[in-house]
Amino acid sequence: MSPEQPSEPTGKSLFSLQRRERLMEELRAHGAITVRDIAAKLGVSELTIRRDVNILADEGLASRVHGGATLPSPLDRSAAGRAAQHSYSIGMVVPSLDYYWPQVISGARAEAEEQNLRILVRGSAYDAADNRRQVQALLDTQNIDGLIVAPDMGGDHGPELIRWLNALPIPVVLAERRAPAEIPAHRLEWVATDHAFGAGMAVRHLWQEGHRRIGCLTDSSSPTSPHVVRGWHQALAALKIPLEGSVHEDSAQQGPASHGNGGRASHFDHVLELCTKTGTTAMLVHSDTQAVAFVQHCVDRGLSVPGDMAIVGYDDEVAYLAEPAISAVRPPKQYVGKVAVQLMAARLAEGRMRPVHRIELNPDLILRESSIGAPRIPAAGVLQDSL
Amino acid sequence: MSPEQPSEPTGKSLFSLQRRERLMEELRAHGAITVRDIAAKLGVSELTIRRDVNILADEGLASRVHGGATLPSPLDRSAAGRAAQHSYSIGMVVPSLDYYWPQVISGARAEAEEQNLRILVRGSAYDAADNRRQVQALLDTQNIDGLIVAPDMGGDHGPELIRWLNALPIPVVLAERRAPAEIPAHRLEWVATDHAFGAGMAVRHLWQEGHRRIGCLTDSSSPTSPHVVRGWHQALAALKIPLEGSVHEDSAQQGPASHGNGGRASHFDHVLELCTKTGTTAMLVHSDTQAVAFVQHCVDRGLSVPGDMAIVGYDDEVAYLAEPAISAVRPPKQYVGKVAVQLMAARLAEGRMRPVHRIELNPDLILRESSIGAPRIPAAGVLQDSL
DNA sequence: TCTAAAACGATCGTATTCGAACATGAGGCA
DNA sequence: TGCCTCATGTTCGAATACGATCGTTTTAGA
Repeated sequence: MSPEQPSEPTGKSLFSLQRRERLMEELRAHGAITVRDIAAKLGVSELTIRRDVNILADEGLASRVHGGATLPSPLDRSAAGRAAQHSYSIGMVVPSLDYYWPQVISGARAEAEEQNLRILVRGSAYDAADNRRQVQALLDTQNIDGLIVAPDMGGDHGPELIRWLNALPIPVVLAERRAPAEIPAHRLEWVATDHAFGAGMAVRHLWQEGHRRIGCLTDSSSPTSPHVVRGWHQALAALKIPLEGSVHEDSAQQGPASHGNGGRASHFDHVLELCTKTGTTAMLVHSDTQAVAFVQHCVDRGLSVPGDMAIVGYDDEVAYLAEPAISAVRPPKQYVGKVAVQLMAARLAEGRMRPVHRIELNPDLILRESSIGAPRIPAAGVLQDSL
Repeated sequence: MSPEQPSEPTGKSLFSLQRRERLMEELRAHGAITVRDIAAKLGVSELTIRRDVNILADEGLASRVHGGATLPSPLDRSAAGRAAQHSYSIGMVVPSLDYYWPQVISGARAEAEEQNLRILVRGSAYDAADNRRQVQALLDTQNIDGLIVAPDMGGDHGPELIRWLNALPIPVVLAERRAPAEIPAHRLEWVATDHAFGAGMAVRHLWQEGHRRIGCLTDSSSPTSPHVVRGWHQALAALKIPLEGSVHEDSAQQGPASHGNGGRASHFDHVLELCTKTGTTAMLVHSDTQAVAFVQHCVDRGLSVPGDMAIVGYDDEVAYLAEPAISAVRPPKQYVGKVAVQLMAARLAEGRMRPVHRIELNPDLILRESSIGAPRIPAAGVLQDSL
């Protein structure tokens, strides 16, 4: 990648530290150097280079060989006991400090401790401009070696923000976000929960419980929502449930502020009406907070859960608090943080030779009362492979 | 990923340490080496290789045999009292032992050594039934704690095989394969190269070089091919190149056996004709073997490469051998094996609580002569973010 | 079992590289 | 200014890497 610097023997002499830095550069670029070439290229004596090589070898940064040096090799038996890795600082910018993200941060911190890294967390708004401000602040004031961030991808500034992150001089790992394929963000790595898979798992579970009409209630103001809907669609298709006639409602379109709780109640009534009309007996509800409210609403309206309406919540923050307790898809939040830090640590250790990793983690389905034990159709091995 | 070309007898001489590393690489890839072959490949005397083999054998990294060396075998009684028994054994079933997969195996073996695991490799045919036979053989005769496999996903038996793998009592990691979303293989993990991304990278590069009509020549008999085509489609869409009028030919449909080389030549002529008709000045050619043949064909027909026809190969096994040398997308084969073993090791260590990981690795684009320096349109910063 | 071919390794020779000892020169500090 | 320290260069004997030769050992095939 680095366009070969035309050798500069005439240039002013480098300090020894710069020279060694230069050696490491050549090493990383070519895997090996010869004393003779480097001495000629830098315009110093071979002995000097040899001394440098010795120093680098002592620090474990290179392996000495007759005639030059190579990148440290496991075959180098003079390998000094490792450790003494100098520690890095990682910045982390997340869109919320009290919902969802605390567990991600906790997982990241645990792994960071293991890897002997320092993590600096900053909260941000769900907004590209503020994301950028917060990242910039970290870059300016702290000495960050890497960045873990969950940026806002929507709006006009989303793509621009992605490009900007991709062009940062330090490695960047997205958490719970993916760069869209049409933006060639070839340096960005990410770790994200496969929400579509989670939604599909929920739908298949409901199918196994005997439900043949499975609706979906989402909140499009959340970045997770589109993936849940996609998974719901895919699962319906795989189970051959026609999309038309399947209830799909979005509570964010109801104008959250304007109606207050009254608005929500009337929306829920609207949803229940649609369910009755279409024969829908089970719902996947995004954000378990909303699922709790929906279960409450069903009970208030005299519907039995899961008898008349089976419910699975997407996300598992408060689902267990409802009465009855709600089955829920639980994203592996701790692991999202943990794997993000692992990615970053590996990237910092291995440098550019390491290929870009993009990781999806599958969520778990936690079964509770709201979805089991009230089958419409005996589910006797109809779909043995579904779950 | 070794920066050296797979084999380049003409290359500058390696240091002894690098040579030994090469030996280990070949050993891990093929299980055994002969002194003669390696000496020829590296351009040193056989005696030197023997000395290297002795050193490796002394360190317990290889077993000496008459004529060459093998991976350390328990039958080798010269083994100095090895400590640290292998904690787990991992079976690995790959569809080829001489194309593409040796490097994957090499990466896997290297990581396994690090993690103190044992790997048992079996070759298989590109065929679901044989995949299953080989896996079954491993399960029956060896004591396998985990399985890394690259199954054939096509045909009638593909889905069935996936379900069967998903239901195995040991953890399974797919290499270079993904289970389709409609099969709920909720336990399968995988690591695969994002070939679509690689193809997109190639197309963007050609666009940056000034080409405005970019065709695609694939071989649908390879499991990689659909992903390459998908990436080509996506990139065309992102660059607003209309799909109709873009050359897309498949060499597998030509009946490989029936025509022989004559058939291939006439197919290439057909492709070139289409290119002329559509104004296509650049081609992405899947399998670099085919790319080499195609370049040769272009030169034979009096076309200058890259002057009249720019070419990027997909895959980088032999691309550097062509004249002119071919730019190629290089999948991170070593890392595919390495990461597969990492996944397996983590799974075996952490058990079921660990969420299912699904990892994509991005390939590299290696620029050589066949695609650079002959722009049709000055590419003055038209697309600053494209690559 | 025997035999020819191949592989092996001990020994030596040569080209190259290494590093200890000493020399030089550029700053830093009293 | 003089002295000290550190980085670097020069010289030269020692060490190393590698190849050639050739007698010995192993292997494969009849």
